[in-house]
Amino acid sequence: MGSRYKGSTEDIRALSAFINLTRASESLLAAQGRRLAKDGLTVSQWGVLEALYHLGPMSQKDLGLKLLKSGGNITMVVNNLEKRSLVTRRRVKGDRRFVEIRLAAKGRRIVERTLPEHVAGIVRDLECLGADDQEELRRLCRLLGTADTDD
Amino acid sequence: MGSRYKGSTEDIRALSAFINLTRASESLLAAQGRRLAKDGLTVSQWGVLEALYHLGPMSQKDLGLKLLKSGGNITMVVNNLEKRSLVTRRRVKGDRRFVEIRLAAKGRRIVERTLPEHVAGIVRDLECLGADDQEELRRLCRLLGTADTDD
DNA sequence: CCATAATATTTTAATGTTAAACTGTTGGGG
DNA sequence: CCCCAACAGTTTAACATTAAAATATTATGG
Repeated sequence: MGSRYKGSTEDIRALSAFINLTRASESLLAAQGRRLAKDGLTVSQWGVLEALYHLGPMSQKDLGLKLLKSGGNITMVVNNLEKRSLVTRRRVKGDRRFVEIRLAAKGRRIVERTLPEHVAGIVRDLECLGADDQEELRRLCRLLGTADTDD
Repeated sequence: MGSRYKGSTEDIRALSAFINLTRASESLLAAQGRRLAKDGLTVSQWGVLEALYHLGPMSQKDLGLKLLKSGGNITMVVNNLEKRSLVTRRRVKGDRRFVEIRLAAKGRRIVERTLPEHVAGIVRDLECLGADDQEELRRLCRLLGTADTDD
């Protein structure tokens, strides 16, 4: 909603919060994307690699739940990672409907090499807020998220 | 960044704020997308229609600046709106490099018919925060946005 | 045991998104 | 006046994203 909407005070308040929230999110994601691009990765690819690194091998279904993405999307992102030998696919023995995705050695090396700098980038981007404001921002955003709000 | 990252307190604080911010934004945008889909529109298409409605005709360049999107992207979104006769394209007389995009009658009718319900949807989504928290959220997000933070 | 519902993944069609290359158009300096 | 920087827009290639249809596998009720 643009800045010129004529509505009640309540409308303006909610729309302003909405606009600034989405802009801030896009701004931070764009910055992360620029940093990841230097390592030849997209934000989505990084999300998959990082989930596998911290949580271990899992099915595409679980990746979709973790990253809040559709099944078809996970198939596509994993395809691109698999082409570059960053992850491996394997049909699960017990239940052949599932595919287990696992970090390949090359993928693990990339995560371990680049994780510190990507964390540092996010810390830097949020530095313009003090510690208290960061925690306040987290509190407010958690109230908005319907999905499991992670940590 | 996932929930299991082991880092300093500062790292955890920034990563938690980042994750919850992007999740909240995705959640709100997804909700708006579902409402818009009932009118056969996407979030991007709505952004263009709404900008033209509130600010009047403008070039694709200006649309891109307003919506923070690339030129190629604006070309695509405007193409899809033009196909459905919701906007019109016209080369500017004085400087033929520019294309002026204008709301067509059909596009204007859609905006006027659906704007109230889409505003109401956002107000409803943000209702779980009180007025003070909405303004606090806006304040914090404005500190993060590098771009012009609109209203 | 078997038909069928449920589940996980893949595919398809449509849209969005960017960067980079390309096409016109304009304006300015030599 | 003309060449060329700069600029607006389009195109292309690659990736992302979803819903919906299609495939393959498993679980379940009769």
